[in-house]
Amino acid sequence: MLEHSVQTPPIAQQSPLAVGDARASAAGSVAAGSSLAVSTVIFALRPDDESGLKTLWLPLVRRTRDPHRDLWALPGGWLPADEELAAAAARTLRETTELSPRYLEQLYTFGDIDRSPGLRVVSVVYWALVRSEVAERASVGENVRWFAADQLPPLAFDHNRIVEYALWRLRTKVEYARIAHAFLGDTFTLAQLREVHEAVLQKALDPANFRRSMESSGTLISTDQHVAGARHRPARLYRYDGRASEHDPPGPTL
Amino acid sequence: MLEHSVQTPPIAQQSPLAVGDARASAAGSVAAGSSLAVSTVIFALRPDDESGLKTLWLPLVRRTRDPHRDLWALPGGWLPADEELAAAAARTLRETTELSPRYLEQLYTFGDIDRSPGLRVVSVVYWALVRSEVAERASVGENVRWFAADQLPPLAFDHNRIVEYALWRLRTKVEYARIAHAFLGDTFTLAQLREVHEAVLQKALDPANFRRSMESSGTLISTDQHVAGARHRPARLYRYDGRASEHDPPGPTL
DNA sequence: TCAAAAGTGTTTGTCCTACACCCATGT
DNA sequence: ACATGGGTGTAGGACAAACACTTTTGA
Repeated sequence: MLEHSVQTPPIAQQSPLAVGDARASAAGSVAAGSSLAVSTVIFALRPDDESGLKTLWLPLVRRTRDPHRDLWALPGGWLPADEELAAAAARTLRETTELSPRYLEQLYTFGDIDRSPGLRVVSVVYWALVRSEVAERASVGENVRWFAADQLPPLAFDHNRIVEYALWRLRTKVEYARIAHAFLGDTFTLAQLREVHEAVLQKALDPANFRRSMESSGTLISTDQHVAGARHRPARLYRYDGRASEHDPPGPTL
Repeated sequence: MLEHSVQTPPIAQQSPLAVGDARASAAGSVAAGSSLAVSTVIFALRPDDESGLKTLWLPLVRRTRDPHRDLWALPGGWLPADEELAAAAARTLRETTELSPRYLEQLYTFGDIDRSPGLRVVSVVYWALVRSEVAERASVGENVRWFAADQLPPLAFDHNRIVEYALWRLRTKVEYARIAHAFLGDTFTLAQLREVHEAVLQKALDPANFRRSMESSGTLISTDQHVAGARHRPARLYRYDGRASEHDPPGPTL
């Protein structure tokens, strides 16, 4: 960590996570002096404090040094030379939330010259989905806090814009790709899956049509189990079919 | 910032543009030792030598040094600290083809640890569309050559994989976004536009349905001009409506 | 007047939406 | 019994594919 005191801080925060390999001596960069960071937009579903309806939340970390000291920022840090991009994203996610990503995909690379005062920083940004229940009891310290995704305060750097783009990506992708299950446990009812879609898309869905849509997608495996206890007909439990493609094929994406 | 003045000067790329992913002698970077490059997959439409049908072509540059000396690679180079990502992509495109991109979009960032022997290189890759006619008389030197996109030789680094992904992206995006006009001049007939779609998608399209599809997209402006000279009814010329969104909204994308 | 492509009309099938309705359970 | 959500059936509209047909030109 000491080495860092000599240079401009990473795009996000350092504290526990940040740098993995701080051997950055006084060396110069091979390229032309741009620093490479990896940040992650982490989505979870949590009931709103008042309405009780589930909404999107994400964890942010407080910056402890300039620039943008005390502002909230996306979790992230410099890219260690010996770590894959997605691995770095998963690691900062874990270090921030003590969770593992159920879905992780590269979002975009932000590299505007003036996005970070002073030093040119290029950030490869990932977005991730984590399980709701687990996220509720996730660590929340002085420097880590969960925020409602559509009620964010002004963030450090261009992070507001990044979150907005990630939100758009999540919402459009939920409509055609089978990723909603990442918010849920291994088994779930169609009503739970529908609740996820409704929360993400912010609109009500017809249960009957939603069922058919999911059934015809070929990504759900019906189990024999049912959920009893409610004062109505028990709902069947389903499991996600990992073999089915998540629809994006011949490319990266994870 | 002081630390930066001590840095090794940019290596960028030498000669014309040789380097696809370039490399360097010195070591160590500000972050943790990763070098940042920008490469571009440039698509143009050219008639196949034999069939005469239009197909996708792209320009590659020959590497003049190790690793992968003499292999063909995507145009690109190190990212200068004072240049925007998209600007760097447009510049290497211009330096390679003497053309301006009619469409330019970030594709993906490739950063596998072992994608370049020896040095960790992270490449932000863009894809671009350029006009067909112009592309035909584009510069072709000893170290720059155009290849049919689906008949590429083994390329340097992971560039075969990158091109494959860019091809997939182009093909899927042509189906829902209005980008095909980027291959054409300012005005064009529906038959020409359809020819572009057919070349990209590699399948015949019904002229009647294609017409309706385009007309209802709201991105075409009908002119009063017609193309005479052919031995059949003259076709109306259309112009692309720049005001119409290209469908991708709230995010980067250009 | 004929070939060929521009451009229009129409049918057919598919998918999505809306909504009526039955099923199974806890209270 | 009955309220509640699980689950099924079905009619109607939007849209796309397929293809017949008319229009306009050059030769």
